[in-house]
Amino acid sequence: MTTVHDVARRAGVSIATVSRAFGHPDAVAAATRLRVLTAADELGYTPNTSARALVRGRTGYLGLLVHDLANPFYATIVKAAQLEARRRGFALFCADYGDRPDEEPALAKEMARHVDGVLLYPSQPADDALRAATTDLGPAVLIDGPVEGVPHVVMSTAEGVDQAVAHLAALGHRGLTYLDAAPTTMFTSLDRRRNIEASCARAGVELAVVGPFSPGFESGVRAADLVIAEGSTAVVAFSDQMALGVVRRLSERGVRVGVDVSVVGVDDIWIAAQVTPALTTVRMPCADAGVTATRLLADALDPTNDLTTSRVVLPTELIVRSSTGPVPHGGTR
Amino acid sequence: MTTVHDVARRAGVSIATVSRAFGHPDAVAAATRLRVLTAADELGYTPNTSARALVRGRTGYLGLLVHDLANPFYATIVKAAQLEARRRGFALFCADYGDRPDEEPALAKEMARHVDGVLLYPSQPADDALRAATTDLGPAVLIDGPVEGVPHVVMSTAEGVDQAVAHLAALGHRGLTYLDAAPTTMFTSLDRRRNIEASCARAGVELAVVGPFSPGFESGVRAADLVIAEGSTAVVAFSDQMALGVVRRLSERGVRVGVDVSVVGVDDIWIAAQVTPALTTVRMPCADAGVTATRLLADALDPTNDLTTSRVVLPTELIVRSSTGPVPHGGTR
DNA sequence: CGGCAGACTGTAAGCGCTTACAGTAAACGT
DNA sequence: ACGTTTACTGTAAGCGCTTACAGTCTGCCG
Repeated sequence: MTTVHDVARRAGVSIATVSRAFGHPDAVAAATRLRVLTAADELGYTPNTSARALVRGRTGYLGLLVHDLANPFYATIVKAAQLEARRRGFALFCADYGDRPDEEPALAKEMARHVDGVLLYPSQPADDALRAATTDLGPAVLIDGPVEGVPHVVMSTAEGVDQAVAHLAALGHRGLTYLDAAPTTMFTSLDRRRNIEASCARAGVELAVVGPFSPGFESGVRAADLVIAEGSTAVVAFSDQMALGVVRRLSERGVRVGVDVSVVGVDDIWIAAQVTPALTTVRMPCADAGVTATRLLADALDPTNDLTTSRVVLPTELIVRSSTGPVPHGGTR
Repeated sequence: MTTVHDVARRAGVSIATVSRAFGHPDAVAAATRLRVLTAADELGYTPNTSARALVRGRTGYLGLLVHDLANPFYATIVKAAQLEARRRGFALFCADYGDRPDEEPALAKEMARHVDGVLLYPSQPADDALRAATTDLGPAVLIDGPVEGVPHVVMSTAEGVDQAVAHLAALGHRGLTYLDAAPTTMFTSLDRRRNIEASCARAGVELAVVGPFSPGFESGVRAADLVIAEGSTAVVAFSDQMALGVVRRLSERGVRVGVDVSVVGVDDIWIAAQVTPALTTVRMPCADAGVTATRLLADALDPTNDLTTSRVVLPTELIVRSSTGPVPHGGTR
């Protein structure tokens, strides 16, 4: 391993100059800088990150902790965050707590030891416990965890859900069935349910809630039969995966999706646009959330600007495709 | 920030003892250890990772560089690698080079600066350039990059593809059309094509190759019409996404998938099992690859065991579902 | 009872880097 | 000509930690 000393010797300067040539290039004369950089290049020198971090008190690392790295929803956040972090001169640690949400605080704390700041997609609703947990985490930004006093970015399903309900109402649907997810696995389901209740009330649409389900495809398959039994003309599912399950089962049972029954999902996952009929869904700005959260964190870490704790709400949007259509004649709900 | 000094003072010991209480717990008397640990706990002390890394010469970090973090194929690798890394006491950096494969070497090198070892899913075929690039990366393990002299784990499509061809042959298909991907975007396509050629030759199945395509859904849609025009009875696609596109278009044009035409994909992505008809596909052991690669790297980093450069080949497997069936009467190919 | 092994603990020297401070030399103004 | 600014470079003091080495103390053997 080559060090500043090696480079200094070869370039005929002191180690301070070598350090400066890398850290504050215009604090050293152009000729000297060139000499140092050449020497460094020839020696294959690169500053030791640990040493630099030690003296600077900043690692240049960010951490990102989500529920499930393999889930496209989170993966999209991760990808975006990673890119934005790099753009801002940070490297990004990634981890997920998977099916062990109870380990989330410990994992977050462990992660916080290594980094300048943490991006956290919390497993639990935005309650006091979360607020408490984030305080001894150092700089942190929450995604979809609207905790007062902690900077956060939330993807607001309110708009999208409202648009969905309005869309269905405009198509003549007088009622809809909402397929709920269990708040234990998906804490955002609480908000979403409240959103849909409000939207339905506003639009004068009768709401039936079934569930809670786990947010997967199989749940949708199962729910479809309940929907048929209820005689619903419209379904809004917690996730696209559920919606896809509904579509699949409905089709199997001879119900024409988009004609006899309208189905709306949430997330706009890749396949939603590809199936037949293409799924009407609420698009979640995952990439935007990843970028924004990273930006917030980087800004909070930048000593030059001391802003108050910030809060960004990213709106969602309904993407209308073929799985929704006018209410059929004689439909009751 | 609390340091060893703070803890030492509070526990009434020297900083060396504090350090030992954390680093080599049984090198200090039980009573002392307890005193130190209690003091540390009360002070909320946790060893500074940069300082530790500096003196130890090891960061305890691993890096993982893939093509696209948001792609479920890579995301699965990432998730598995991340878990395994944690299990072995490492934290994992994640990054992708996305649509800029030319930046891969630079990114890898940058990443290597921060970590003890790098896991790399290369963008380019396993050629001399890659071998050269990996040499000045420090410890590295390649995934799907079978470079001699560098430890690597490859997911061998050979078995799966061979099983697929044998499966189709057993169903009476005398020929098949292979939907190829462009090697520029997917370097594994070279191998896969060679595999399928060999398998077809072995099984006495006539092979027609069309393409190259980009490996997405739309390509499959486009390819489907070519397949119909050729009068093929069987199709093997480079990826599930392509296969799904084929299925979609075939169905649209009234061709019954699994009856008139059999379709096989590769990857076994989540949706493959859910569509109708469920897709017969070659399952890729992504999670296993992630775990194995991490294990290889961790082992290579462990000074206690000095093994030679290792190579692990993970077999693939055909998952038969409903998109493949007996050749229809009167089929020519 | 002296001496020595064994079990702990403390002292101090760095790991490679950054940066405050001091020093030197050239350039400038008067 | 001289002080003073300006531009650069060097010296040295750590950042917080680990660890070789040296010390201290106890227990035990001869």
